[in-house]
Amino acid sequence: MEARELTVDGRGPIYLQIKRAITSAVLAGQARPGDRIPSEHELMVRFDVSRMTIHKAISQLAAEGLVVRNRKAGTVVAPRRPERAVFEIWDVSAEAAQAGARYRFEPLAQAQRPATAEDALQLGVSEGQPVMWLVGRHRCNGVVVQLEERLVNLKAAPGLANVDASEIPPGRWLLDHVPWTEAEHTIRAVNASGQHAVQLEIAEGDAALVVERRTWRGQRPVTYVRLWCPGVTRTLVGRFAPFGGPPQSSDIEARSGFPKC
Amino acid sequence: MEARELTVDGRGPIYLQIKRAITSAVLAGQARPGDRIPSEHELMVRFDVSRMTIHKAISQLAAEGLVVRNRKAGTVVAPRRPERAVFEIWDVSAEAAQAGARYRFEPLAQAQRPATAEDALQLGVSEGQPVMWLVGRHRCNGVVVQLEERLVNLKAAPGLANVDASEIPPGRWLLDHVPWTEAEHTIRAVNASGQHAVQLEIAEGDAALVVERRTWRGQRPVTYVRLWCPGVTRTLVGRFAPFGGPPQSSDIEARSGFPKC
DNA sequence: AAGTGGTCTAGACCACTCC
DNA sequence: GAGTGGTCTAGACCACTTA
Repeated sequence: MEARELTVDGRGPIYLQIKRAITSAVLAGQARPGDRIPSEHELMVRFDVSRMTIHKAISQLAAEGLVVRNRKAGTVVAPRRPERAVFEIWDVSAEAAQAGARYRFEPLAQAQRPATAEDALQLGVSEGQPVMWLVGRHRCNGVVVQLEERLVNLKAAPGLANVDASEIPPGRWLLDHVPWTEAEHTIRAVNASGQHAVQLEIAEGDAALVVERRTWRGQRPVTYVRLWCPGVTRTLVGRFAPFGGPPQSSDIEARSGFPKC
Repeated sequence: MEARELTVDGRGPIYLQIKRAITSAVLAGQARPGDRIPSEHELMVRFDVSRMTIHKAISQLAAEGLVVRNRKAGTVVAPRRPERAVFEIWDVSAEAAQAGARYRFEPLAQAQRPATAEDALQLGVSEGQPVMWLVGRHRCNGVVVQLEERLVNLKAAPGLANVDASEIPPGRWLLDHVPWTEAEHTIRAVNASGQHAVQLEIAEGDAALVVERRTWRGQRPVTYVRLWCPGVTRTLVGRFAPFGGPPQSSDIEARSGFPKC
């Protein structure tokens, strides 16, 4: 790509104009992955701005993944990312509120106990540590949209023992009171069986999405939660551009389907 | 938060030290959502650096979502994001290659035709436009890990008509030859039935994840693809921090389970 | 009106890396 | 050694928002 091929539109800050000019040249196919972008000096002369301004534009493009920068070798268009899908699964009560749906959290079971061997494995604490175990259902317009099975490390969230789950869903309380620093998720499709099918109010064997989430605060496990979503009533949608960071909430036009919303 | 409470560690560029100092203060709970961060002027005095350096640190934190900046009101800690799960589903051949698994793409059917009413609806083109329809299977170590049903707008990807699908998977070819500017995805759990169960080599009724992906280049639809993943053999895993942009590939420790990998 | 952040300049020195 | 990007300075002017 030659510096003289780039044109700016005069709208907004000059560094954003330069970012746009380079981005559109790449997306139009004028520069393919591996092609060189003009050096900061060339762009500085081309647009008659200071080097700091050029640097700001190009280093932001590098942070967004459109280009790769190397000393001496210069800046090149980044290799195309593998085609990918990104999904976000949000707090269901927040989604419902945004969709204007009637929402209710229904506590089903709760117990405070020393961690069993299975608890310890799932949550990542030592056996015998105090944990809270909770099961609840999220309903939206009367229909079950999510079943939640949760273990909480009471050492990391001592205040939870005094919270009334029928008033504040435990997920909401944790979010407000215990900042997490790391999370791990897995998602899979399963055939709902036995009690899970009953609690989800679907037929035995019906497909369900299961999301497992573990969160930590520093080294300390905070919570382990298994979220069951009936396959038929819940669809996750994401819409986004290939460059420019994570999907913003504004990019996500319809995050999930709710019954009769 | 007071500027004097912040300390830097002397390692690396000063703007990164300042970013770290503020980030760890927030994650340690010393500043809660809505709390004010010292102004650029205060930080400039505190660390004895120029305002540009402070600005770089804080504006990057704002871009990452840790803080929110407002003129006059100053910079405050951002409201906690809803607890969320982010998943990325990557090109399956790239995943397999990285996992060191034996990978094969198996074309099952292919046709070039004018778009039917259903094609037109799914792909977003007018009825009668030339499209390519493809079905294929991705195998990893002999096991079906993904079934792919794809429609391609030949107006957007004319070269595809001459590609041998048994040599290059069409998804791979598109990625290399047609840059996309926008994508939309949906994910859901279904019970596999009839031909889909047969092609996935699973039992009728078994749960499967279905990912639908539409991509555009500008206003023009490029491809519509439905990816079927057997629920039992594929699990998606993501691990990441609440701040700092999208999950990087390095954050994702095990992106999916492959048989015998 | 005053405080704050947003942008920009015209330099500077340094580190890395290819030739 | 020369080219490149990474960082940093000490100013400046402007735009926006709240008090």
